[in-house]
Amino acid sequence: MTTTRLLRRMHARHCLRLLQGSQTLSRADMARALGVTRATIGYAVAELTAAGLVLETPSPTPTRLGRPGVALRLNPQGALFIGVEMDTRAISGVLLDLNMQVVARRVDPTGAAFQDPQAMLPRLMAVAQGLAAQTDQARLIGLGVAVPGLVGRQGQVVNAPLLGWRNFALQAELQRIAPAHWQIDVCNDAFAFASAELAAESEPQSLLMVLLAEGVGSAHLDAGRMISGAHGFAGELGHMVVSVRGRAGPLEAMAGAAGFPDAMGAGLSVAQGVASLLASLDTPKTQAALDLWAEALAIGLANAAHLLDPDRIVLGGPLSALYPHVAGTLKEHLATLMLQGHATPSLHLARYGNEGAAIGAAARLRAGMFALPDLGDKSRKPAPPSPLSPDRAPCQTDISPHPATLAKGPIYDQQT
Amino acid sequence: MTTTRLLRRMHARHCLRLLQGSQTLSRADMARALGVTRATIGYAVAELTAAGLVLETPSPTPTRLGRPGVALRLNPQGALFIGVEMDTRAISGVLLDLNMQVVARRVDPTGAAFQDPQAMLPRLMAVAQGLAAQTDQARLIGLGVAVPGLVGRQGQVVNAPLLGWRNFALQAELQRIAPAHWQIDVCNDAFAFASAELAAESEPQSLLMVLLAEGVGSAHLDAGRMISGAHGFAGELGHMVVSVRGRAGPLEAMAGAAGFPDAMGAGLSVAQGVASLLASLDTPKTQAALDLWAEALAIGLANAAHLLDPDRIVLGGPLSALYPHVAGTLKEHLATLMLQGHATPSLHLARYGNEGAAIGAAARLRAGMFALPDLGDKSRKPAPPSPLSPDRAPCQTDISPHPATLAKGPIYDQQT
DNA sequence: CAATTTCGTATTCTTCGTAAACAAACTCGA
DNA sequence: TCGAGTTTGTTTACGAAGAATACGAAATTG
Repeated sequence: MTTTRLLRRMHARHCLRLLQGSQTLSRADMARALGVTRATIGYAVAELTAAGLVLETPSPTPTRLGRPGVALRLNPQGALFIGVEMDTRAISGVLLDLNMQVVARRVDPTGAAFQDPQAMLPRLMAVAQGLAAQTDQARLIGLGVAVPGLVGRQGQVVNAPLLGWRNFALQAELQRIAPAHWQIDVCNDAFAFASAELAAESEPQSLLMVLLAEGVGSAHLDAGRMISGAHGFAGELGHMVVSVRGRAGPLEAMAGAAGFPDAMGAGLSVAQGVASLLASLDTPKTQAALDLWAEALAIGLANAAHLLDPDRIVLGGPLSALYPHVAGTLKEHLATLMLQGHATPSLHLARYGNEGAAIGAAARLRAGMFALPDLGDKSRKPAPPSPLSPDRAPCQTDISPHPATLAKGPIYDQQT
Repeated sequence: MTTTRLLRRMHARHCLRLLQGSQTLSRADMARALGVTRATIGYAVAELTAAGLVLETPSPTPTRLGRPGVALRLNPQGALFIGVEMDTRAISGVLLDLNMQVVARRVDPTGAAFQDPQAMLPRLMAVAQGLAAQTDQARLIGLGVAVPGLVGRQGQVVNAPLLGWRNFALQAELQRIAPAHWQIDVCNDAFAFASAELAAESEPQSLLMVLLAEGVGSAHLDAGRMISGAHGFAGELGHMVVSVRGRAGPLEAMAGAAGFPDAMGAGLSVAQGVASLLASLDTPKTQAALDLWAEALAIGLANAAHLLDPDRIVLGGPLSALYPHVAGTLKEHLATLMLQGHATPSLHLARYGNEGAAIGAAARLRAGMFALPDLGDKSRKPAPPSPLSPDRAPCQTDISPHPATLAKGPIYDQQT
């Protein structure tokens, strides 16, 4: 297989990226942006339209001198992606299109955590198949799954204390039972959340995503690239040891759900606890708890920001609903802690609320459609035939070490 | 300028990378490794030998069946790089070759810190020119400078408290006064140190470099890529707030030179303080100080490791000489703190001792010789003519915010 | 309506990678 | 010792991709 073929592919991908950034462009626009001839773009666009990824729209370009270019845009239905979030209480799936729009949803309320992962597989696939049924199979790229816990580079769940899973090769299992042409990707929920945020921006960002749920997870994008670490375990901000008002411990214990022991009753979901907190906002007790929470969170964020220097910090997860009520305090704490000429990152709420993880899981597959072909990639031996095939799933490789964590229920450890 | 030209260039770079990894390869070896024809490699190698970057060596390949391939290797003298470290007490420069060997050294003992950066420029250039004089000008790629402090993406020194510099556009100044064909790169000293470590490895690593000097700096490589952050300020591990034995504060205050207040007398260099500590290793006082130091450092490292999941942690800087005497304790602490199934990163001393920053500053330029041409790069307009030109300096862009730090001497702030 | 500008495509040319062929250099076995 | 077999590096013919140029189409401007 010739290498020159990759040039075409590269130009096509560049065109897709440009179209993702601006709604509508003419061939000439893209030629100027990429510094190649209009003819070259013509070929690339022809391939993309043939693949159904790009459409010509009648939308007229703003009136200028000369012959108007024909406006091109992404075909939202050109490629579709299923994203599923494995939560403690439900399996929630979305069907995402090329424009990051949710086309369909589907939820299976599992009710409780701690179920054997093997037993959950069919239910996960049922959600995915339900979504897949609503679309053209040929346009369906694959299935992304977000799991709360440590996920290795090959999509194996190394340790998910909230689910009670250990050493479960979820991605491999799914690859086995899913339709062969589906691309499968399993990743950490914070990674997924960050991927959603990244996909929504056209500029490559440097951002820190913090997922405030029962635990505190994080994911970091540097110049638009996910930092995954040697084993894929990067982003365990919750296990950072911090000291707040003399009490030292993991951030999770103070800034996670455990930081509100009174509100988070046994058997209650985090969302319910947050609701009760929001209902009692004017009580001194809640205020005191929120103050402490903000302080702990600020220390954790400042520590991470010194290390990573993000542009923006994005808060997600159920607890992030509390953020608007401590925004002032939190920003103040953060600014105080960030001395040293370090620019203080801005704080935001996650763009996608509850669905962030599911959308992000799908967005990771979507990113593959825009990835430039890696010319040094040795994996091009199978020679992907259609231009509709994404370039490498964003997460791979490596082995899994031994886990050792406290969970509150039965543990399903598949390592024997 | 044609895009197809980039293919040749890419193949050439791939060949260089392969040769960097293994000492000697034949054309056929490289063809197999890259999955292209021997003919293609033949052309690429011809270009590289013409550029003087690759040599045929008489070294016989281990006897095998068939005609033996001619062994190719990098020409160490094919490209040379100057690296300079700006320290509080000296300007130390090295001349580095393609094989990461130091060909020449040159030091200007400035004696004391806090000198006007404008006054230091000629002395820096004198060191560089002295090294440049010892080599073929045409083979000299450029000058890299490592500075202890915050350095922006355009090589501007935003805040270097140890030098008393603020907002000094060092890279721009050097570009103005240095020979036009020199590539100039200014970066943080920890970044430089990490670059040296990276260049010495053939595999892309995920490592955390920690520079233990007066302050505590760090740099992180994820899959072989430097994490620089939004403004280039990533890696301020020293400003992470940690709590050790009930005392909370920035890591720097406990794990930096300030962690040994008794040994680090006024006017003494950190190296001298370390020497006195090493001389009094058997005193209980020193032991207690070392214990506390190890504990503080372990907490900082564990926090960073949870966030970044590095394979290896590499310790450098003068204080790292103390590491062998606390290695056991430190590793133990670290293993204890790294629960959660997170693989505990291994600990190492930096490969290059005192010269690490200078070597690394040069290594950053060297990395440009092996960088794959960015096919999406718009900066290819000037159309680099010779295959000897490196691809993009590793550090660029962005603006500088306001600094605010305590320094012990005069401040030279160029922002007015 | 003519001149001008810009767009998209068609044509021709150059460059590059591949496949196939070939000579060179070496090992192995008779 | 010598020929068969193998591997290497280069050469030649061919196909594929981008660039340069040209050309017709479609709009604005005067």
